[in-house]
Amino acid sequence: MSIQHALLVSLLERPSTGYELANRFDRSIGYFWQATHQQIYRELARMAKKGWLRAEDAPEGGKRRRKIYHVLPAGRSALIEWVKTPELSLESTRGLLIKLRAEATLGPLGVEDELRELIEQHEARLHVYRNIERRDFSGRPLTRAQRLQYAVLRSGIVREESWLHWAREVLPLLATD
Amino acid sequence: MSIQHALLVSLLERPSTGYELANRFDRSIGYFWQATHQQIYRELARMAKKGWLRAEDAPEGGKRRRKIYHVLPAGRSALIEWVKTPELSLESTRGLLIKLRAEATLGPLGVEDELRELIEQHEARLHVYRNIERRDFSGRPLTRAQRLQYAVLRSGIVREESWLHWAREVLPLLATD
DNA sequence: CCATCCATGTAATTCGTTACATGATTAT
DNA sequence: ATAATCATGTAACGAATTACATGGATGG
Repeated sequence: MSIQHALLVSLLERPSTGYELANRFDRSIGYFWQATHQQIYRELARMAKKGWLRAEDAPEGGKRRRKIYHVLPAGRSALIEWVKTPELSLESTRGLLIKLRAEATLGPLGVEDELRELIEQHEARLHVYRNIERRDFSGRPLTRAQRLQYAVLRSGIVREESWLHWAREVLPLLATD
Repeated sequence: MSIQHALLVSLLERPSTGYELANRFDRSIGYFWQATHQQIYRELARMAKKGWLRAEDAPEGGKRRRKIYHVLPAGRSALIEWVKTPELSLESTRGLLIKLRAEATLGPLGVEDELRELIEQHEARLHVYRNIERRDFSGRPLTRAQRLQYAVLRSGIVREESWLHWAREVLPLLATD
């Protein structure tokens, strides 16, 4: 569902055609999420149907058909409501980044609390990994096979650690004062 | 398609029932990939149909129906072929981890080259991010909105850096000598 | 004039998720 | 007894991927 919210944020920043969104999918969101043009056209059509967007048919002098999508108040409200609703699964990082982006354009909406709780969950997962590391891969020489298995676990540890590092940097930016 | 390969690796390590695979999905693969039991049963059935797996009907004394899946030579070959075929998209990290796991059980299969090329691609992407950082977010005080936008970019930078750090640690483990 | 880019879409297939359903075994 | 766990599946739906298709505008 949150591809729609990603598109709403992009369109709030700048009304665009589907094609433009497909190419950049916003310079920021594209850093961690790419969507195909079919996905984007589908979701734009759905949001237009729901009354979240207005499609301005703008052949601007020329005859090339292009629709510039603008966010309507209903879309804006839907986005704000979504940002305010915490998602607390470990897989909600993508959504969180979109929420940050939304806070950048819409002002403080309470993402701080969600981030705080996500940090706790990632810490817990890191601890689980660390325990497996201690139990299975420390204190004795490892075979080639074991070193490779360890490398897979390491990828999880490194991912969690760097995410936590990032999240703790971001937290003070969200402080509402 | 590579959920099948993930299952093949798990089953090579230990023949199991679908239920068992669904719960652990291998202690290692589950760190970065979770699959539902429906997905797993579906893929197991498909692979059995293709002749990659043999389903040993083993009610082991009791009457509870359970199928223990074993990898057949055709499945093993298919896995080896997949591991040997480089995927060079930036989104192929999941697959790469499964390939590492496969190398752990099957011996050197040339994943080193694939990793080397992936490192180059991630380095290139990191450079792109670094350039945006320099151009848009350095050398002047930032507004709250800009700091949040920067945080989103930072998440990409941190992710790439930590991945590269991990990958460079893994590379020597794959050296075939 | 021809290639590339801009721009939008339909259709088919596959994949992932959720709900529903069944039944045996084990632990309390 | 009965609740939890083991174990396997079907069905429906929605999402994502890929292929196919069209046509105007722009640049060389």
